[in-house]
Amino acid sequence: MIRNEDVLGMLPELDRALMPLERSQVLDGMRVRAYRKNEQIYKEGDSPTKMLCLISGKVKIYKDGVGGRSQIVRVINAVECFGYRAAFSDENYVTAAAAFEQSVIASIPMNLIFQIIRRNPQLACFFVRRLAIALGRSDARTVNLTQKHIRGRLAESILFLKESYGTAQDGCSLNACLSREDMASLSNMTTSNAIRTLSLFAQEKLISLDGRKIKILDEAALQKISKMG
Amino acid sequence: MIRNEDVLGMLPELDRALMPLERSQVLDGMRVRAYRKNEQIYKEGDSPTKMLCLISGKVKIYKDGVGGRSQIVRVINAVECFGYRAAFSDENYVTAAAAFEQSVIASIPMNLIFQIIRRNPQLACFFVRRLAIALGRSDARTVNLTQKHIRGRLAESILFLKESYGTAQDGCSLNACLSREDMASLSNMTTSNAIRTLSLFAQEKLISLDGRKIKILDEAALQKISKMG
DNA sequence: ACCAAAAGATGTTATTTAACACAAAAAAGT
DNA sequence: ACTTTTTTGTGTTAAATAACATCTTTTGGT
Repeated sequence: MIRNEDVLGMLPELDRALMPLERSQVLDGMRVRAYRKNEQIYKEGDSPTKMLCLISGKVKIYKDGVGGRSQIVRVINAVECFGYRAAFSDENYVTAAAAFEQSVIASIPMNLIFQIIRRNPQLACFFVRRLAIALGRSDARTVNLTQKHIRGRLAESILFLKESYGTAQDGCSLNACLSREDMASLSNMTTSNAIRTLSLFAQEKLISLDGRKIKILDEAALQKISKMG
Repeated sequence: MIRNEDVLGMLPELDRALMPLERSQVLDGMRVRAYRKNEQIYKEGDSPTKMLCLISGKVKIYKDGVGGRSQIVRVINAVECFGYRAAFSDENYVTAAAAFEQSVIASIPMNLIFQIIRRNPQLACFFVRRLAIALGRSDARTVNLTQKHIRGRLAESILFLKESYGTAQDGCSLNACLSREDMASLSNMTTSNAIRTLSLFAQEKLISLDGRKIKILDEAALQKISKMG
């Protein structure tokens, strides 16, 4: 069982920003719960009353678009905060979040965050920085998903997963094991095309496949395919 | 000629956040200059040393993607700050900015902003809010541009321009007069298809065209087309 | 006022990708 | 262990859109 104290220890950037009183308020308001694989954490339209911190596991942030087709806009890796954007812009969630795999998530009331942030510029700067990074990535993603062809988008997604979740000790087996459907919503294509293109990449010895496990065999070639579009 | 003092008056949200000393530092460091139509303000890779405030005119933030194809990721309307994201995430610009039309832009050194923000949570919260809004829009844009078909994307862009820049007194002539090429990079399509689809919309009496001037005739129908994809 | 260059318009073709159909394999429930 | 459901894999067809070619109109420069 994880204690609230431990959670803050895993978030040094956040922890350092807090004054002793604020810290104890945060510890006091914090709740921790586990989510099963594929369980939804919040959905579009929900009111963002809590900020979330992924303690362990993997999470996707996605939007259900035209015809229920789902598009993953961002992925979260432990230990990282998420689910605070909508609260700061005073909207309901415009995205949904779900666990790729069994995950443990801490939550802190946004009320408390608002209260602290009003007097604590360090905490505010923490969010400025996180949001600025996310916005840059989102803009890059917009262009990648719209301008690249299928092969480019899939290559990009594979590299994106490596960057986001890293690899096993061998340095090439992706830690993230997504379903073909999730690979498709990450790459903006149909599931059929994700399956087909993954097979092609495997045939071309760019990757190897073992169920959902993806091993990168020729990263330079993937980079090139991703870059060329 | 505009005085620095006037600029702050046009940015009440920013102005209110500043203490008297900070305010005078900002006024002192502020520079104002005019940009010609289509002039570039910054480009990808530039170092973000200044925050910018659009005093008058219209600005596009865009990325040059695969094969030099340009994609507008966001548009700026007067009076609004921009060009600060990259500085906050400690990167060089990953986008470029250019003036749609003759524009006047004030700049404030980011150094100064960093210095103030360290002690002034109100200013930090100003940026948190702006970034949170921009990130929500960017995520929505990703899905709109990737999942909708040409007609849906163009309808969406027309409504987006209305929302961003408003209309003339008649309530339906868009204030923004973009080239067909800009309409295309806003809607993620080729210039030919932007021209063609605009003509179709005009034939269908959804809009009327007079050179670059777009008049919305049937907003409900555009909403529907945009929503259906 | 003239010329050159850029922007706008339109038709045709080729390519890309989604949609569909179906089969095999794997996973989950009973 | 069996059935049902979900996921994965593959081929085919149809639709959407980019690419290209050509022409006209407009704009900007001198």
